[in-house]
Amino acid sequence: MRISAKADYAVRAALQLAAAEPGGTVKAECVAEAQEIPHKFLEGILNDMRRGGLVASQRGVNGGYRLAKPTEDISIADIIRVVDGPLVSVRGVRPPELSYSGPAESLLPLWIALRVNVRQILEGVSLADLVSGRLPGEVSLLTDSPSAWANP
Amino acid sequence: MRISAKADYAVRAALQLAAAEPGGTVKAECVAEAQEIPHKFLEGILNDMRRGGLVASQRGVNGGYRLAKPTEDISIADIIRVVDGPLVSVRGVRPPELSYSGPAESLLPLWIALRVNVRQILEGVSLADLVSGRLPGEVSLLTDSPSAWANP
DNA sequence: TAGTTTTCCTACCTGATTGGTAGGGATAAT
DNA sequence: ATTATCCCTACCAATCAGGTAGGAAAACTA
Repeated sequence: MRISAKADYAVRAALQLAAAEPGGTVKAECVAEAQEIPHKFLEGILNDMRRGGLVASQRGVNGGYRLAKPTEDISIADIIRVVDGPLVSVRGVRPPELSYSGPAESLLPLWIALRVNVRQILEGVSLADLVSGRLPGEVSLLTDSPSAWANP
Repeated sequence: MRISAKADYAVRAALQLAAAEPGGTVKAECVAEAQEIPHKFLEGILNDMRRGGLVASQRGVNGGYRLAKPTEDISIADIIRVVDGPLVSVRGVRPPELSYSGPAESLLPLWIALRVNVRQILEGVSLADLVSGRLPGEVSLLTDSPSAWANP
């Protein structure tokens, strides 16, 4: 269960746009510098996000990127799906397409439950939540225990 | 967020062992056949699980594999960690080792929350739960809604 | 002791994915 | 016309995923 560099970069770039003045545009180069992301690599990611309808772009001298929707209307799940495809997969296929037999039969509901859980977090948190630093209650509850921060 | 073939196979193999007569051993070949897993590939996985202390093996004529612990004491998280390493990582590193700056600062708590959530599911379900077909209440609750089974 | 059956170990392989880089074309403003 | 920016295509090296092959080591059986 790994979050790819692409997804991580995409979210950080989106946050950088979200934090900028509303209405204004930000150059890819600036985002790259602010978040220490390789510039050309980031360009590709921003392009994916544009095709996915998350950001809008402007070419030319005072060009750059801006979010295509209000920050509250873009969830982290939206971003990850746009750059990396389905949130959760097993052997590359999405849980509902799986089929198990014998003692493994109830493995399917387990993967489904896992996916629901991941969705709840990633769909439930918006760019607005992150830039404000206030995660939704049920999410920030999860980070309370010290064990949440410990490696096993 | 993908579950690898290795992890999927490992859990299914463990379930097959869990479903066998307690005390008896099962040959890799039988597990492979029952779950349609490539035999030699499975051998490697069972070996990982042996080194990880999850299964025990016996060579020779009536040899095979059996679980090294009671089925209630082996969680799905245990299995995945043994074959694939850390449950959740971002760009290959575990969340607590990350550091973000500027508007991305509260991204870290988000990944932490995500990891806690994944842990709750995968550490909270044992082989015993799966072979009995009864998932813990809080897990099976998640699979109730029809939307849980729908692709986005 | 010889033979059989199983696990165990090492090495290898192919294709896809990840995380980039390079160079230049299209477009918008000055 | 120039400049600044996005946009597009192609390429690349390293790693990983998923799997195969062959045989050595151990345990039992006759």
